[in-house]
Amino acid sequence: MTSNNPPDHKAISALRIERPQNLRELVQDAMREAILDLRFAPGERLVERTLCAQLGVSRTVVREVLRFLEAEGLVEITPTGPAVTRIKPEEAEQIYEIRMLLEGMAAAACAEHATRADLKILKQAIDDLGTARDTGDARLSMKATARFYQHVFAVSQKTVAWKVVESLYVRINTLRAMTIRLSNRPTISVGEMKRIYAAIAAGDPEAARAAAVAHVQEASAAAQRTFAELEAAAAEDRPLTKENLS
Amino acid sequence: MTSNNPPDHKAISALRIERPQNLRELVQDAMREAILDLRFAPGERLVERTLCAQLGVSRTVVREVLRFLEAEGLVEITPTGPAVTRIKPEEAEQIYEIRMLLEGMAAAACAEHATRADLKILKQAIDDLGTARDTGDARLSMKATARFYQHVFAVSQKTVAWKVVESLYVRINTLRAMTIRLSNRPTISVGEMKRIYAAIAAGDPEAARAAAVAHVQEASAAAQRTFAELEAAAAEDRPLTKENLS
DNA sequence: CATGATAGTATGGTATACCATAATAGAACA
DNA sequence: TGTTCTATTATGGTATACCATACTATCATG
Repeated sequence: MTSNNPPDHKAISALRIERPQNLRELVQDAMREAILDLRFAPGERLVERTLCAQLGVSRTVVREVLRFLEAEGLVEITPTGPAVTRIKPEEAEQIYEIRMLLEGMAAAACAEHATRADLKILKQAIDDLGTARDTGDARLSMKATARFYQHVFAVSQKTVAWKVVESLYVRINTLRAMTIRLSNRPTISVGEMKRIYAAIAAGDPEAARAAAVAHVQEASAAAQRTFAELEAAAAEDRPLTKENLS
Repeated sequence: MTSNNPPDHKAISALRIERPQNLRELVQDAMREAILDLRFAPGERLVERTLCAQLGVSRTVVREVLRFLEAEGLVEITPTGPAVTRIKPEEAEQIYEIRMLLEGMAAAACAEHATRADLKILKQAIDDLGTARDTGDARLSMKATARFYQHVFAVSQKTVAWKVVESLYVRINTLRAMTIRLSNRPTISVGEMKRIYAAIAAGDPEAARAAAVAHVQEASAAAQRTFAELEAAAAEDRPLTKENLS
């Protein structure tokens, strides 16, 4: 019963063992999430030994993670040590500008290439976004949005651009979280996302691009409003910190 | 002789002490340069203890640097450990596509905002590029080019986009270095760079954008040729490694 | 009260030790 | 000769120790 056929590569892939995440990976995920959730405020010092105690790991792991987050732009090294990056208005504006270019490009390409199966996945993400919006669940809104865009970039085969956009997202996500805290105002417009989806479904690249750009423009305007509110608060001598954000 | 004037902030800034680079920073620079110079080939395993011996530092420093380079995309973690990232043709294509958008945008904005002093700096970089080209010095060519672009992005106040483009550059720089090795063919066209400069100097944003895009398109075509040559070499069962690249 | 000196503590930078797992080499066996 | 087993070495993951410097609190002095 010996067979001369080469091994079935699909069968071998199905047997592939998923390696458990090591401590470094776990801490990386935890730290990124904590920063995005504003559990560490922008500008807050990240003291290694304190993080060790909070996370229950050694300084080695903490330091390696800080290096990674530093390269990602979530953490900056100040003269007194690592701190959560503080995003400036000019930087945020630039980030939205780049997103307009890249998301517009991806939406247009997606409109050209999406299959029925793709549209189904995109629709599901939009529906999930609507549900999350109705229940006021900001975290789920963000996840549904990310899922939508991740798929748009995947369909249009622009994985590198997605990596770039994703890294820009994490840098402005603290700003979005602050917007929500300040105003209890959602930062994701379901209507705009629906317009992007509709243009993609209609196979209209230019409409998809325009809808994606308009959506980012609106997000940019919301961010400017947040900065204005932050400045007003600072001028009243009550800067917003981690404590008074909750 | 006591003065009631507040301290002169400019004078204080002039006294600011420049901190010496720590080991980690030094190793980071050294490793990045070594990767870009093809002293480590794409795909080559980066064994920590070997790097420690070569660099004369402890594993702590090496590991932290690897984390940073990993986040930058220069290093990937394989199941057997860290290795220099191997760039695929589809990725390179996407990188050039993003560069077209971002460099086009920056060139157009630079054409709108450049002062006489800016043009002088840009011209100097172009002249230096010409000199480096004439003397066949590829490293100086790359440096002059980087200086040109860094200033274009600075004038157009797109520092975030420059950070993105810079990180994309380091990922394709190994490809450029390979192109030079394979063909002794320069990858930077002085003529194209001059056209970008001329359009900026003429204050013509659309011409600047078009010239910048054309330049990236030419670089992309050169990269595809390099990949074709790498594939041909592999098909002849003589894959290009660090040894036979020199 | 302001300033300077001193001691103690906190913190980042770096090296080293320990451990688990993977990889390799060599020996034994069919 | 090919396969299996065992011992050894290599390697990454993680913790801990040590050191230099920065920061803070306290005390002494003018």
